[in-house]
Order: sequence, then C-alpha cells, then structure tokens
Amino acid sequence: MEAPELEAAATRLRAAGLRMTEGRRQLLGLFAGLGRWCTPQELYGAAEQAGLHPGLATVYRLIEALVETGLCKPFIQRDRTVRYVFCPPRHHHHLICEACGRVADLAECRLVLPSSEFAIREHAVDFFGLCGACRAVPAP
Amino acid sequence: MEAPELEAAATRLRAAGLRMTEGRRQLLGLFAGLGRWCTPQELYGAAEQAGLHPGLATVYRLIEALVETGLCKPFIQRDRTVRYVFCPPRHHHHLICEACGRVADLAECRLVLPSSEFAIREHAVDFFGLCGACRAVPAP
DNA sequence: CTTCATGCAAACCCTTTGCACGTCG
DNA sequence: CGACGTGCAAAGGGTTTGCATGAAG
Repeated sequence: MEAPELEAAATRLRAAGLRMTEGRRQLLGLFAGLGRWCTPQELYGAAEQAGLHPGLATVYRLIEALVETGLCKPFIQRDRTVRYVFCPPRHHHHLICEACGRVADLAECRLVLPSSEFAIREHAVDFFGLCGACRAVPAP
Repeated sequence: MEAPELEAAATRLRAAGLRMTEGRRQLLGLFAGLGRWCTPQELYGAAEQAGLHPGLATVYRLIEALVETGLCKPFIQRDRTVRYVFCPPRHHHHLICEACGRVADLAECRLVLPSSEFAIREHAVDFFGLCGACRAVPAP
C-alpha cells in the first residue's frame, strides 16, 4: 500500500464525515500496509505489536467505517471466521492466499458479464489459493 | 431446485457419512427449494411455516454439514448479517438479488483467469443487484 | 465550543455445546 | 444395538454499546 492510496482512503473517510485522528490514521496505515486479510482481533494484535494501543472497540469502529465507505470488504470463511480485506478506492479483484492470508490486488480481470434482466450493481470476483511463496514453504 | 439436484445433494451428504433422516431430508428440500439466500433464523422460520418444527440447533447443524460438503456457501453482508446460499453440486456462479434475496444460478461465465504465480484453488464470482421482478416492484 | 473519537467494561445476540432420548442402518 | 440425529436449554464468544473523557475542526 503506497501513501497515495492511503491518502485517497483518508480523503474518502473525511468526505464521509469522519475525523482523521492520529490514532485512526496510524491504524488505517497499519491495516492498509498489512497486505493481508485479518480478523479484528488480528488487526488489534498487529497494532499492539506496532506500538499502537487502540481499544478493541476502536478497531471494530474503524473497520465498520471502512466497510461502510467501501474501503474494506468482509469475507466469511468456511469455519465462519470473518476476515477483512482493505480495498484501495478503485475497482479491483483479489487474490487471497489461504495459507498466509496475503492479498494481492488484481486491477485487470477480463470478465464477460452475463446478459440477463438482472441489474448488476456490484460484482465480486475473488480467487483463493496459494501465493507463490506458500506454494514453496509452509505459511509464515 | 429440481429433484435430481436434491437427490445429488443427499447422495453427497450420505457419502460424507451423514444420515438422511426424514427431518433432514425435508429441511434440505425446503432450503434447496427456497431459491434465495437466508440466515439460519430465516430458514428456521421458513421451516416453521412449512409445518416442520426443527430446533434452531438442528438448522445450524444442517447448514454446517452443507458448508463442509460444499453444498452451501456463506456470505457476509455489509451489515455483518451472514446468509447462506444453497449450492447445487456443480460449479456455478450466483446472481443474488439484494432486494428479495432471490438467487439465480449462472452455469456459464466466461472468465479469463489471470496469469500469475498464484495457484488458484477456487474462485468466487458473485453478482449483486436487482432481479427483474425487484426492478419493477418493491421487495416481496 | 460543538461534535465526534476513544477506552473500558458491560450488554448483546448469534452460534455452539452438553445431555438425554429417539432414530437410522 | 451401536452410532448418529434431535430438541432443549445453558454456555460461549465475537461484536456492539453506554458512558465519561479527550481531541478535532
């Protein structure tokens, strides 16, 4: 995640009426920089390790705001774990490594939309598998 | 959902070591016939209306078994509601109406998979929008 | 200064589990 | 008849909320 994308995300949050506090900015930067999906608890843990000390509720509230503004997408796994992926503010798809959780963005995806009377508002194309690193070694 | 697909689902469940009790068969038939995604509570309510009286725990246990055998897929919505879609035992994608919850299967979808070092195990292509009926009238 | 963010802990609610009984094979 | 399914109610645990305090604009 580069600074421009982070800035664009912050701008969108501000546009939604949210204040960019220092803690929020840092937590957002951490999440965007993680490059992998995570549970709120995992993000909370990562923040601790990074020397930030947000309350768990704050983590949940940021994620909620991100989801509402389209900057974050929830996934539910088969074991019902819910993980969130940070979504840069542009259309894209995901390649999610099921071993390490790393998320790669896929800007281009040639998808031929089906023709039907269905009015499509949004489509989700997500790929699950193993990233190059995890094909070679166990998950880090 | 036609009988053959229901039968195929039942066969897969049996293959997974599950017993097809009468109640389970009826609940499965109800779910498969619903044609829309639903929460466990909603399925429970639909069963009540249909004259079945499974315990809520039974509904959860069936859904769990279906998910584990790939006959059902969980979706998490932006408001964190978790809904399940019955998945006939063949590869397909979904058209999900966000107004009425109706699910249309999409057997064919021309998708050009991206080339990368990523080993894709599974891909999900799901469309969200409004079905023909809901474009015309409020959700039933 | 008004509005919104934060932490903490309690409250919530969806989901899961334990147990006794019934049923499938 | 042994293993699994079911119902009920209680337990569990991730998520949300209330409230007092502090920062943002």
